[in-house]
Amino acid sequence: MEKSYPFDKIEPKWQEYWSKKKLFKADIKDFEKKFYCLVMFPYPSAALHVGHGRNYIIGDVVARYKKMRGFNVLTPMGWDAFGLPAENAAIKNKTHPKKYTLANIKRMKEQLKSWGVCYDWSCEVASCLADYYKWTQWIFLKLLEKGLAYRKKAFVNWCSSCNTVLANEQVIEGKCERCETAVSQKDLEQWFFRITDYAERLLGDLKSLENWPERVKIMQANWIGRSEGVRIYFPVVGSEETLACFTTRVDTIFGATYMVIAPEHPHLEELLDGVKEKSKIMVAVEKMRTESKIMRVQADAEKVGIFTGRYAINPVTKRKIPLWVANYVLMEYGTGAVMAVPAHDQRDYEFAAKYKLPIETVIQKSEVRGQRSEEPGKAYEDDGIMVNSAQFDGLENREAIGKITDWMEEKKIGKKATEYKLRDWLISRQRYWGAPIPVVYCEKCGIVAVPEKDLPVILPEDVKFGAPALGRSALGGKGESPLKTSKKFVDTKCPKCKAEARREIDTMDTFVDSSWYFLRYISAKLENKPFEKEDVDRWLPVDQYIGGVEHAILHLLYSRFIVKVLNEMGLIGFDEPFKNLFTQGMIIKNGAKMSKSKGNTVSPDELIKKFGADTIRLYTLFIGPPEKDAEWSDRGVEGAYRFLGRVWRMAKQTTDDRRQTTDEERGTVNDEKLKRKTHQTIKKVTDDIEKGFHFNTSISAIMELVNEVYLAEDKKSSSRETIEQAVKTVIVLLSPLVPHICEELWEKLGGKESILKKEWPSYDAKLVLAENITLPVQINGKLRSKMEIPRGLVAEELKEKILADEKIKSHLAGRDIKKWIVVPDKLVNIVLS
RNA sequence: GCGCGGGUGGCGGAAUUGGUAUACGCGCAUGCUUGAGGAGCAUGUUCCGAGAGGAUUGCGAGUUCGAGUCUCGCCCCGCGCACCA
Repeated sequence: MEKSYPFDKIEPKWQEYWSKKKLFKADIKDFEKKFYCLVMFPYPSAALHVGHGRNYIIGDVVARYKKMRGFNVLTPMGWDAFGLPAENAAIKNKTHPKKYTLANIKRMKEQLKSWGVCYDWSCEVASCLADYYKWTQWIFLKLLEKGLAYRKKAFVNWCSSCNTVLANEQVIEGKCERCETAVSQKDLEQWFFRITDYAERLLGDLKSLENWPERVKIMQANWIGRSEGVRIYFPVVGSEETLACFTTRVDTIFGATYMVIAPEHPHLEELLDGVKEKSKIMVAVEKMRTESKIMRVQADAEKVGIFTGRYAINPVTKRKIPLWVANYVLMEYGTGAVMAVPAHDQRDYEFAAKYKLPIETVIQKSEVRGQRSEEPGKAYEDDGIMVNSAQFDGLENREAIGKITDWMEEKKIGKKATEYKLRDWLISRQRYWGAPIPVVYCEKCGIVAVPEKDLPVILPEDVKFGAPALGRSALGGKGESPLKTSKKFVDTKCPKCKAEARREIDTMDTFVDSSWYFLRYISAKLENKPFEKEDVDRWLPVDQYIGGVEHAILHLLYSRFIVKVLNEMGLIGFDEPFKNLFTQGMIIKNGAKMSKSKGNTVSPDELIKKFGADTIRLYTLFIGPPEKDAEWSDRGVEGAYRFLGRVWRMAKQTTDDRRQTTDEERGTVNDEKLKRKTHQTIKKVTDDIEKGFHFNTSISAIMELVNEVYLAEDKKSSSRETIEQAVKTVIVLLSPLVPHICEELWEKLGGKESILKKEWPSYDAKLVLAENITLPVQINGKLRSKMEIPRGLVAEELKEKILADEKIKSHLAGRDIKKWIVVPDKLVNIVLS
């Protein structure tokens, strides 16, 4: 294809210019009009595709736009460089993860540059480098100091393929988020962060995040999953034990006909003491415990249970109710024990039906008193009137909740309680490529934190690592970290007593690395501290955070947590990291998310060679609303290219023809029209960017203006000055979106310095309004005529004019007018009787 | 199952508080230009109809002078959560 403009010459030229002139270097000390523009830092994988580009392009446009609005913009970039994929790739390619990662970083940097995406590289960070992870370890120590990092033995999610434990957040439908292997349960000693202590604040403060997408806030709220209810104590017959269970439906307590506990319940074994069949029961329980999560966690999974031989007492009916163990009860939520109300809970109903347990109705549909309210085969879960519930009979069940709660509290058989779905954050990983947990185990002193002065705990290089996923596990999948193979690393001295000791061999979840990087950017090169408090307090919260929705829960929740912890310790002065969040949609190709494994990626390198970076940028921004997913189309790219060619030719025409408009011509032109369009476009583009990054509609508005300029040129309907003004406006408005071509044209039109230094144009509000409007005239709601009338005509004049219209006259045909509906400057509707 | 988005031409998608539905782009068609191709330019392009005109925003009803937009019922698609007691 013939080039319609020399993008291959101008793009490298301006990329050099921006970097030489350090136009994106921010002055950290100048915070008067600061703007912290942050894109989620990437994982340095093999190569970027155009799907990744959307994120960086949007970030770059925002940074450029804010710069033109006079802000001191900080736009940093870094690398989320630890993690499993690098380790797996390194094993596969027989190289070291560090080498692999650094090579990828180098390559991705070049790609970003070729996109015309600019950053302040002076604050670059990479989480796998010791000068960064030193401070990740420091944050761990701070949490340890505060009791927010702790070690416990627990049933944890285990991925046998990745050979590591996973956080709850990394288990999707019972499968490993990464490799989709079914996750099993393993009883292991692990490190946790006490994020549950912050559940209430993490939930409550969502309200203050006004400029976060609603759906992200909802996702976080659901994840935290707060529910209010009552904790009820059930005595166990023939045992000292009292079993507590949590319910949100105390109103159904009189219908609790049996009780179920989780197979993992810590008191289960003691409860079974004295039960004849104990050993037989324990075999079944053991089976339930090791059952993979995927089998247990699905709503349609077969409910399996076993009777314990024990009975509990329903504290309100005083009746003996059988105690069962069942796979559908989760130890992680509530107390791990549930009062079962088969009449009003579908799960309990299914279980009761299967094992022939009694079902007792205690709530009935209000309007059909005395009738059985449940559908056959279904529990009645809706609201209604209380029955079979002693003194609470006849009450609305909603009302009864409060009354029963108060009554139980008074009688000390229950207590108000709030439960959360959120669980503590498991941060140990049995993998090599991560930040070592800075802890030492000493025979005498127990768990000892590595003193701050000894940080960083350097990740050793003489380690044998392998992934069982690739069939070459160095450790046979026993769940131990590869760091164990480095004797030099493991053997150490206890920092307290100097005796022989061994180091913690697990590394930290990479989400710990990414939960604070936005602080490090501010003080990237600082050696004695993770960040300068004074500076981060001035620059944060981040003014605009941009990234994919896939991080709606994990990364964003963890970052909020870490910031709240640091804030509470007085280390920073703010308690939310990101004031404004924008989540862009994915780029789809052939109906699927672009990914190397699916083989549907589109490489930017070739496209840039063929059409130039500006074309890719323009198309990426024009493809659709940025928050929605969009299908990539190669045809669309050509369209974007064609438009830029049109802009190029339009500007060239202007530079070629710089003569003054003659007086004679002046008499025949109507400058107002193009002037109006120019000002309307400025308003539209500005509003679109400000109110939600609607670049797609901004671009179409600019296209309209370009079409208008061509028309004006053709018909000679505008003066040279007005046309030149319109052309300049197009270039300025387009410059954040397609910076290379705009810089070049700006220079050609006489711009003395970078267009980035040009102020964003303002519009004349009067000119935004059209002088004449096409007024639709309806009769009885049907469009009958369109009339060209001056804007703002008073009602009487307007009616007169309309009645004089031939078309309207014929439609009226002398009939009576009942009513005039005049919407100023919009339309007129004549209602006939 | 629960929650959140959506459903508008052949396609991606526009439409302030209810006020000309289909902007802008892609594709397609015709013409000009060119040795041809490509590129460019011009015109047209929701559907039916030669035309006048009529129909049209997933389906059905309602409110209104007027509904893509509001209300009710239903259908379909995408996403998130999901045995959370």
